[in-house]
Amino acid sequence: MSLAHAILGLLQQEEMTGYDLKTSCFDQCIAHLWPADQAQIYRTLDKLVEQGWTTCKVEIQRDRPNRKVYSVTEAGIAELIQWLQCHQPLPKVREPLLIQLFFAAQLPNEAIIQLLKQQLAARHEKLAECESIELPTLGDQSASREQILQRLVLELAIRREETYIDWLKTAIDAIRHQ
Amino acid sequence: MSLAHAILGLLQQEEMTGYDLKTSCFDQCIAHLWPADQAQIYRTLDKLVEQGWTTCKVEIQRDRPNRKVYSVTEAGIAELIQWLQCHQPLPKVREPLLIQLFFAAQLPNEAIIQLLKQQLAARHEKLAECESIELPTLGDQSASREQILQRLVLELAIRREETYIDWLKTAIDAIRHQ
DNA sequence: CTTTTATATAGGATTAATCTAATATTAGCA
DNA sequence: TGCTAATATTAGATTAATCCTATATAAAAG
Repeated sequence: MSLAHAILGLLQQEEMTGYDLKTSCFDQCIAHLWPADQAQIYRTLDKLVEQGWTTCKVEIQRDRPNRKVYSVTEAGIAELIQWLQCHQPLPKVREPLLIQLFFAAQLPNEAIIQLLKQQLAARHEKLAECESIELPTLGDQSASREQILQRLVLELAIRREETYIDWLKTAIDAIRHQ
Repeated sequence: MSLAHAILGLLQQEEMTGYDLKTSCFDQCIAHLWPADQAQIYRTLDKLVEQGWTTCKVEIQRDRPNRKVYSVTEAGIAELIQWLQCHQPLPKVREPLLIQLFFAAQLPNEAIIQLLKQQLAARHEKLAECESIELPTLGDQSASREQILQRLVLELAIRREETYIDWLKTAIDAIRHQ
C-alpha cells in the first residue's frame, strides 16, 4: 500500500506524531497527491510499528493525551528504498462523468452541456489550486533535488487538469455542433 | 454509486444476465472506463432488484444453472435519467508513481529514470489499447449520437495517456540534465 | 461566559473493490 | 480418457477508503 510508504517517506524526513502527519503533511502538500483521513493515518502507523518499520516514543503530557512520536527504523528505510524502485501498476481511474457521457444519448443537448460545464468549472478550480502551490520552475538552477522532484509531480497535476479543460471544451463544442 | 448506473444504462440498451454484462460489456467496451469484477456485478444486480430499478426473469435450463435475465423498470429508467444529470464529484486519483517520485531524492538518477521508463512503456501500451478501439472520428457526419458520445469518452482516454507520455519524457529529461 | 479551535488518539461502522472457492454441466481437444 | 474452456451463479473473506463518535484539556475568540 502506498499510504504506508508515503508515511515512511515523511517520517524519514522528520519524526512526527499522527497528528503532525495529518495536519502538516496530508492536509497540505500531499493533499492533492494522496488524500488520507485521520483514521487511516493512525491505523497505518499501528501497522508500521507491527511490521517493525517504525518505532514510537510516548511523550507523557499531563494536560492532554500523550504524544506518540514515530520515527523510521533501519528496516523501515530499507523497505522504503526498496519500494521506491518497484514498478507500480497503473491506477484504475473510475470517472463517473465518463459513465454519464457514455449513456447520455437520451438526454437533451443542453443537459449534457450543463453537465460538462459544471465539470469545467470544477477542473478550473482544481487547476487554480495546483498553480497556487509555490515551487521553483523546472529550469531553475538553484532548485534542490527534492524541489525538482516535487515540481515534476506538480507539473503532472497541472497538465492533467489542462488536458481535462481542453477536452471538456472540445466536447461541449462537439455536442453543440452535432 | 456509478457501477449501479452503468449497469442500468447497459440493461436499458438490452436485457441481459450477469454473465452477459461481465463478458460482453465490462470485459469489452467499458473495461478501460469502469472495471468491475464478477462478484461486484452480481451483487449490484441484487441491489438493483431490491431497489425496484430492475426486474429479473428466470429462464430455467436443465443442463446448466438457470439464467437470470435482468431488465430495467420504469423506476429504473427514471433513476438513470435523473442520475445522468447530476454533477458528480471529481474522482480522487491515487498514483503510486507520484508518491515514489515525491520521495525519490535518495535514489540514484538511473534508478529514478528506470522507474519512469517502465511507466512510459506501460502508458504506451495503454495508449495503443485505446487507439485500437474503432469508433467514427469526431468530424464524421454519419456517426450516431451514441457513437459521438462514446468517441468523446475515448478521446479523453487517449489524451490522458498522451499527456502522461509527454510528461514522462519531460521528467526523464529533467532528471538526466539535473 | 460560551463557543470554537487546537492538540492528540482510539475505535466502530460502512461501502467499494478484489480475490477466492464452490457448484454444475457441456463441448472440444489431445 | 482426462483436461480445459465456456456457461452461470452464489457467497465468504479481506483490504482500502470514508465517516462518525468518543475522550480530554487549554487557549483564543466572540
